[in-house]
Amino acid sequence: MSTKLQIYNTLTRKKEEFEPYNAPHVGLYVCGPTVYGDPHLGHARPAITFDLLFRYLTHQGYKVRYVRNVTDVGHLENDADAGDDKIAKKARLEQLEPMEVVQYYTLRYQDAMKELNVLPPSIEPRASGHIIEQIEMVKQILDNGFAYQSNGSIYFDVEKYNAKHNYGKLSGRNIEEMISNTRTLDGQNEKRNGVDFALWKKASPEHIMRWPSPWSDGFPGWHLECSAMSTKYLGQPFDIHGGGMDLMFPHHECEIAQSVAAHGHEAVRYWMHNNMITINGQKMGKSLGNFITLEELFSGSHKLLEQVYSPMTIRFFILQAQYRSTLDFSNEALQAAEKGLQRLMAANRMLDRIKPSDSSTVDVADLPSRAFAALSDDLNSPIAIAVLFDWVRNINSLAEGKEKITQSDLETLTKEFRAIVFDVLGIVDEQSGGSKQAELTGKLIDMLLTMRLEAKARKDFETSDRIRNQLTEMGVTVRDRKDGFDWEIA
RNA sequence: GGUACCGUGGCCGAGUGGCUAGGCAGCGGUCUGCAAAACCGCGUACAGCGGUUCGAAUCCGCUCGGUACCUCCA
Repeated sequence: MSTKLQIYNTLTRKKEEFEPYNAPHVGLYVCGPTVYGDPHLGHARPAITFDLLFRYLTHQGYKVRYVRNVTDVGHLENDADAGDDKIAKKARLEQLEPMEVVQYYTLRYQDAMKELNVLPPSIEPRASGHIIEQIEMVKQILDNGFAYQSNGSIYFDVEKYNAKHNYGKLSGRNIEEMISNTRTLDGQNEKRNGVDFALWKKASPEHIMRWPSPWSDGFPGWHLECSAMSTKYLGQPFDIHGGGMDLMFPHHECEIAQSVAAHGHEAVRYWMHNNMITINGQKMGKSLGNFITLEELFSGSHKLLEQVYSPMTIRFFILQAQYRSTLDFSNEALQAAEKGLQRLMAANRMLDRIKPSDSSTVDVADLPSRAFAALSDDLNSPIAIAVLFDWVRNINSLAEGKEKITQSDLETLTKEFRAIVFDVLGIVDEQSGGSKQAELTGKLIDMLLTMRLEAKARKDFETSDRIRNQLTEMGVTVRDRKDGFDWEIA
């Protein structure tokens, strides 16, 4: 499967063939969470999108270094706050150390990602652990004349930068217009211009998250961490920078400007942006009352949710849309995804029941060739899944003997099907636990159902129904089959 | 207001000039002691109007509707 990967590059607004800068190595940087609250639905989309990319590239034989940061300092709430950052604010509110809050939510995030079967990145650096690197970068930008000091804080001089370079090229913004629009409004704060952004902020006296720097005790501006850490771990330039579309402006725009101002050239070769998630057609937001955390989803505890949705249902649902499309969450859509996933998993188990023949009536090469062709086209996972469902039908026909397959083709099919479903799409069969307990439970259920089968054989339907009914009460769905039985823990 | 993007069958969601995905729901059938499940089969839809073309969901224009970003956001 050596179809070349095509990536939609936000910078050029078109699909481009992906050529690593230093093959077979690939550098991938993705904006991670700001750890000041519980992980929510919005965090799941980029995590899963770029997990798919990571898995796909790895599967294709690339050596990928995947860096996904944790933002644990310096997220300015807004200009009015001038010096308060989100994390410090929350910390005072709850009477906790900032790092305690950060630790708590970082673990919450990582746990949720694990549930979604998102692989841990190669490096998960924290902004707070890279203050020195960020200070160094501020110095470089100052030395190159693209920043100025104001009352202990350092700001990036967007107007000056834009005179030589193009600020706004990523998001398609006309910065001259923005400058003329904002200039009149300003004058009340330290910035020369409203569009300037902070590289270093002086901490106000009550501000508890602070580090010494040549300019003041303070903290780095938000955009700086990604520039500093991507450079540190991936070098310059590096291949792919990903994140949510909402980060395109100003965050990623600022990253580009910082790189050029500090190093004289851009750092990123391909920019990828996943689209947003909507809920019942509306953007998810705290003020709209439709803000759903991942835990609420997994436990079904949010008032908009009719039932529990398992992590794999969420993952599968997200993969059923292409990452650049908006994706609308609704009970109906999630339930459809849940059913579809169950069918896919059932087919996977069915693979083990297929009896080989001496010839094949199906072309097993079709599955990987079409599925990987889809994925190589800017990660078109919905098409890849459609191909899988074509093969679900084939697998069922094979299991019923309507189609035939040789032993060697069957092995290929099983291997390819599972590679795509489990390794690349990152699906997990939630039925097949894995723990000793789950294994034992499975064996016990098998035993009971075997006894039921024996009861049925001697037409002792009272016993057979009793076993089935009691299992049903315990939440085990029993299905009779021609060749025995099948069950599922609901 | 500026800048992008989108509008596909009951729902979700691919498809970017002819070959008309896929899932869920629905309908029909098979299987079955009963039940459930499962499995098989079935759907010519592309906001509206106009244009280009032999031919458009796909290109162009207009109209209507929606979303996102422009402030922290994934």
